[in-house]
Parts: sequence; C-alpha cells; structure tokens
Amino acid sequence: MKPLQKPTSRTAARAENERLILEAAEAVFAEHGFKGATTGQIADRAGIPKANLHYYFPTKESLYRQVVENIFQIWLDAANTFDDCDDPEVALTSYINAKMDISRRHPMGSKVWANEILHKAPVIQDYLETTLDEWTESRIAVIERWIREGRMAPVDPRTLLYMIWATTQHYADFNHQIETLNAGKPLSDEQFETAKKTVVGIILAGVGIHPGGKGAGA
Amino acid sequence: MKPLQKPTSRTAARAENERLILEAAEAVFAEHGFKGATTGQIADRAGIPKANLHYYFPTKESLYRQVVENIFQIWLDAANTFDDCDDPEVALTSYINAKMDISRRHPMGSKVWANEILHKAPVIQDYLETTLDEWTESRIAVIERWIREGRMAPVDPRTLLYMIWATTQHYADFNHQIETLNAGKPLSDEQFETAKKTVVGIILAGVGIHPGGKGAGA
DNA sequence: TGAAGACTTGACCAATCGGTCAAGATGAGA
DNA sequence: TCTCATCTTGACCGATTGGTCAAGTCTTCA
Repeated sequence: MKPLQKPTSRTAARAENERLILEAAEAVFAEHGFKGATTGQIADRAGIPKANLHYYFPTKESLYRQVVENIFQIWLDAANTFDDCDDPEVALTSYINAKMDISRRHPMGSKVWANEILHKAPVIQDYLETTLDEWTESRIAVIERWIREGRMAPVDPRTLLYMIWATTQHYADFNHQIETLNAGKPLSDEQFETAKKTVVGIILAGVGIHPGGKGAGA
Repeated sequence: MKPLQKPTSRTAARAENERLILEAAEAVFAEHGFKGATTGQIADRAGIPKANLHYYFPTKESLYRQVVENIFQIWLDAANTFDDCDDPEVALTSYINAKMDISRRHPMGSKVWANEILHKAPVIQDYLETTLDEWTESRIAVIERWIREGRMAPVDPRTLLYMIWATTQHYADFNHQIETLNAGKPLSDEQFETAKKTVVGIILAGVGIHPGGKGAGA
C-alpha cells in the first residue's frame, strides 16, 4: 500500500497555494483591472510573500491568463444549458437563469471578463475569434430555425443573444451601481429572484413566447 | 466696438487646449482605465508636452474627474428623453433609441463610465447616490403608474430599467466583442439600425406593449 | 513700447512596481 | 541520517510614471 501523504505533502501544498493565489488574483484583478492590480496586493491577499507568488506564477501576465481561462470555462459551462432542450422556451429560460446565477455566484469572474473586453481583449482575443464565435454562430442558427418553425417571433437572433449577455452580466459588472440604487445594500435573495423572473419574462414575451399558451404571436 | 480677438487669443487658446486634452483623455481612459492610462500618453495624443497638460489639469485625478462629469451630463441629456411623452410606448422607444445612439456616438464615454462602476465608482459615488438615485426612483414611480393604469404589463420596473441600461450600453462597452463576432468589422449603419429596432421591439413586446394595438396584454 | 502676468517646455525627482537573487528552510527518498 | 530537489523569503534593482521646477516665450494692456 502506498504511504499516505501528510495533508501538507509537496503536491497538495502546491495545489493549495496555487488555489489561494488564483482566488486572490481573481478578486484583485476584478476590482482594479490588470494594470491597477499589483502582485504585492495579490500576494498579501493570498497570505504569502510576493517573491513566493512569483515562484508559482513567473509573471503577472501568466497569472492573469490563468484567471481568465478559468473564467471562460465557467462561461462555457453555462453556455451548454442552452442546449438542454430544443424548445425555445425551455432553452432560453435555462440559459438566462444559468447566466444570472453565474453573475450572482461569480461576480468577480464576470468583472475580469468585462475589463478584458473593455481593454480590447489583449489576452483572450483568440478565444473570442474561435470558441466564442463558433458557439454564437451555431446558436444563431438554432434560433433562426425556431423562427422558421414559427416557434418564436422573427427577431434578430444576434441582438437577442447580446441582450441576454448584457442583461445577465450587468448584475455582476454593475453590481456596485445596483447596490447603490438599493440603499447601499446587496440584493436580497428575493430581490434577485424577482430580477431573474422579470428578465426571463420580458425576454420570452419579447420574442413572442407565452408560457401556458403555445407557439409564437405575430 | 470691442477689438476683434485673434483666433488664438488667450482665452480661446485655453479653451481649445482644454478641449484637446479632455478629448485625448476620454479616449485614453476608455482604452486603458484610470490606472492604465498615463498622463504622458494623454499629452502625446493631445499633441502637447506632459508638463503643459499638468499646467491645465494639476493632477491626473482632476482630469479624470472632469472627463467623468462630462460623460454624466451626456447620460442625463438622454435620460430626459424618457419624459418626452407620458405614453409608455413613446417614452420607452425614444429613451432606448437615445441610449443606443449615445453608445454609437460616444462609445468611449460609456467605457469610462463602465470602468468607473467596475472599480466601485471611486470618483462618481456621490452622483450615483444623489442624481442617479433620484432619477431612477422617479422613473420607477412613472412606470408603476403606467402599470396601474393598465398601459403595460406588470413587470418589475427596476429590472426593466437595468435591462435597458445593460443592453444599450453593451453596444459601447462590449463593442470589441461585437466587432470580433462580426468578422472583425464595425457594425454597419444597417446592422446598427436592426439592433435598435430589435431591442425596442423585444422590450416593448416584453412589457406587453404592441404598437398598432393599444394598451397592454395580460 | 515695456512691464506683468499667462503660458510652454525640457529636465528632473521621488515613489511605486514587476521581477530577480541568493541564502536558508523543509520534506522525500535512499 | 544524509542528500538533493523543492519551496520560502527579505533584500534589492531597473523601469515607469505622476508631478515639479526653473528658465524661457508670448499676449495683453496701460
């Protein structure tokens, strides 16, 4: 039998340190942007000396890249919920709910992503051009088919997707503004549920899907 | 008769220089954020030495503050179109169109704003708490009245406003992503018109307003 | 026309920050 | 236990950057 590793074995300690650093980095990059964040801040937040951070991640950029790649993975997971079902009502509902939940649970990741796009995606441009572009085009095709089949109103599919992205991510990226307009307090679970239902309701009605009824209006 | 000022009189030159600097600053702050922007970059873009920039704007922060205040003024101008008419269809349509047009014509301003909120509004927090909060609350009251009067479906007014903000500003803030997903090219005027019409259409239908018909659906 | 204030600008400075390094601490395998 | 690779860390360095300064130049106006 292999000797049991102590909880602080070499590999476990390395994994734990990398996790601590990445967690701290996501928070600091989200709040201050790539340029605004300092490796010293990140190291402090992770509870290790700066030199040690540079032992695990040689450059600030390599650390940032890792953070962004992790975020893109979360985004892709949510994207898959779009294909849960071929019914537009179910697909749109579950996709919007998944994206809203991400904004609630991973607000910092969304902020890092927003920062990256605002600054012209110096790190993730290749993802945008490949994975994201392919995902978008194929889902546009699905929406166009739903429209042809009369299962939803003839709206521009691209604009519909952008509306969903914009609105759901707004709850993460503009969270500070939302809190300020909510008497300085975070949205309660009830308020957030109301927001989710309202967004789903407006989008579905907006594309002519009326739950309870069937098919699309004019 | 007052002596005609030469085109480069003292006051005119000052005004022109301040304009050049503010224009350059908006662009550089939009692309690199507050921390990422350097006063040297801004001065270069304005075509003046860095020391001269600091003659007009003593600190980087005072320059940034001025840029943000100008942007907020544009935002307020658009906000007024909400009150053009007491009819929800007209009000929502003209407000969405105004905000879409701002995203098209002032994308950099919107990006600076987004950056500011993303970083917890260190400079404009007071605007959020006063002017923005008052505007929002009063428009929520208007929407609630429209709902009571049966002129639109009973949706959460706050969420509706956030959807409009998020979607319209998305066309500025995420312009880079939108271009990338448009074969790397900026949206044509036709494409942008389609986007505007689609957003207006989805929102109006989403809140139960059907142009041509009258009043709200269930 | 000449004095006074407004504006311009190259050179410079202090602070910050990403990253290095060398010396030591620690754990794994023989 | 001994050895070696891995990990830790305080001190340090060069580059960048916000901001200053002093020595000019240009406008205005009496």
